[in-house]
Amino acid sequence: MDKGPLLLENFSNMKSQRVKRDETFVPPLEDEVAEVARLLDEPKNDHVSVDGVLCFNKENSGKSSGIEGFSCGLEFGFRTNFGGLDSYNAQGEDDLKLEVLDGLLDDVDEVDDFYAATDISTACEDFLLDVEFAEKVTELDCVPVEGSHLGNSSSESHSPGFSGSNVAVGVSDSSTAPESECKDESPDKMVTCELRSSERQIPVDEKSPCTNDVNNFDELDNDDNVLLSSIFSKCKKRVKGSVLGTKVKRLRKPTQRYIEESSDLKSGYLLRGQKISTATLKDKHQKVKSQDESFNGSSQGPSESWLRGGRSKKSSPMLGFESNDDISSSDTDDDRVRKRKSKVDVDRRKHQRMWTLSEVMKLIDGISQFGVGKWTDIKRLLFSSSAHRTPIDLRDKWRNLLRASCAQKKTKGEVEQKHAMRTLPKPVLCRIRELATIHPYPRVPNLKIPGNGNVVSLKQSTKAKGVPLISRGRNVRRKKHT
DNA sequence: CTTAGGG
DNA sequence: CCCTAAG
Repeated sequence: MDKGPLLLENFSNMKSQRVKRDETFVPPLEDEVAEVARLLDEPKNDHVSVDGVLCFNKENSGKSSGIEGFSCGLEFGFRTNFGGLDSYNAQGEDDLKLEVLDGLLDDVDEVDDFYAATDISTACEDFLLDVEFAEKVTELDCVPVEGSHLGNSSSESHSPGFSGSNVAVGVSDSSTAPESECKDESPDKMVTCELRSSERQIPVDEKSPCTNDVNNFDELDNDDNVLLSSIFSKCKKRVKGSVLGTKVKRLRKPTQRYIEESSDLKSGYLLRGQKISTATLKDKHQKVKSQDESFNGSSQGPSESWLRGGRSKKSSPMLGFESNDDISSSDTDDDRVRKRKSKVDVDRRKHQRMWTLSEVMKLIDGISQFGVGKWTDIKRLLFSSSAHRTPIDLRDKWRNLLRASCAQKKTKGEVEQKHAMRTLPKPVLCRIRELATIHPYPRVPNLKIPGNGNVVSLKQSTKAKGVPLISRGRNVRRKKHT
């Protein structure tokens, strides 16, 4: 019996969440609220629908309490809606479902539109499933004694509108769920809500009343507008489907996202602790790396990551660039996961994270410390905190840096180089060049010195340049013992 | 396993 | 970034 309130809470959360998300798309909400309020105050507007609803309730269920329940549901719907509009976490229940929490967290963490969108859809899915379940419960509650339940809970609840009754709540909420999916406008929303509440009130017998109601309503509603009817038909379909689903005893599917996130979170938290100990005790970075990555994957959210067995990366061509000059700082920046440019480069650069300046600095520092080629060492010491960035990545990045610096020096293909150099401040670039001269990366693109046409001599010159630097303290171990 | 090199 | 070959 306590399922009702729980569901209610979940629903309300869901709902507020949804509303909040919608907010991002449709900023002005106050008007909507006012609209809703007006609608509630003045029966004129929704007169038709309400009448129809009431009539149906009386006719089919023959219970006077139906009206009460209906009004309750209506009020509840409004309140929830308002609450959601006001502030989406104002209600702040403790016993949120994990997925709800996840959703919220995701919402906070990732302000990305795309992600939000996908999340919304998934949330809708979840919600629908929830609705199905709720409906089942509602039925059970409805069958025995409708009135008593309604009166009871509504009276005992501290805030009448909010905590409502089991039945009314389930009904109203379930009705509000698909409605917002169909449409966003409040008045229509409310109307639909009412209608569907009535629907759900009736169903002692499942299918026939539903369709009946719908059809009848359509007739009644014909003066309103086409849109509403279409919406309603959609909802009708949905209701039918869900009811059928309930009949088939379709339990609440875990939902892929749910599974992924929960598992990711679990593993993430477990692994975080593990990782620390492992990292300190053991230097075998391979394991640590994978764990780290999986952990980051959790914060990242759904989609890829652990799909790839060994190396799981994030996709995030990040536009913003960090101007952090601190070299030794362990990069907290790259822990941030960004998703953008949803579909276009997902195909190829599925997992890609822009190199931040601090990362580049660290890389350069590491190279100057350990020398070129000691990618694993650099990774271990300077990039141990960053899950991604395998030694290979470091090497690649260095290669790119070299190329960039070379390009810049050549002053050729100016647009490109500008684009490449845009992220590299002068000092960094100087350093890159310095390092580049110290230890020419294998198969250096020979662009080093523009005036020099001879590749070999170029290399020699760079080497020659490097020697004095070594004496200055630069580490060129690789060359020595290679 | 690590690195180099190419895609 | 990813994959592969070579030490």
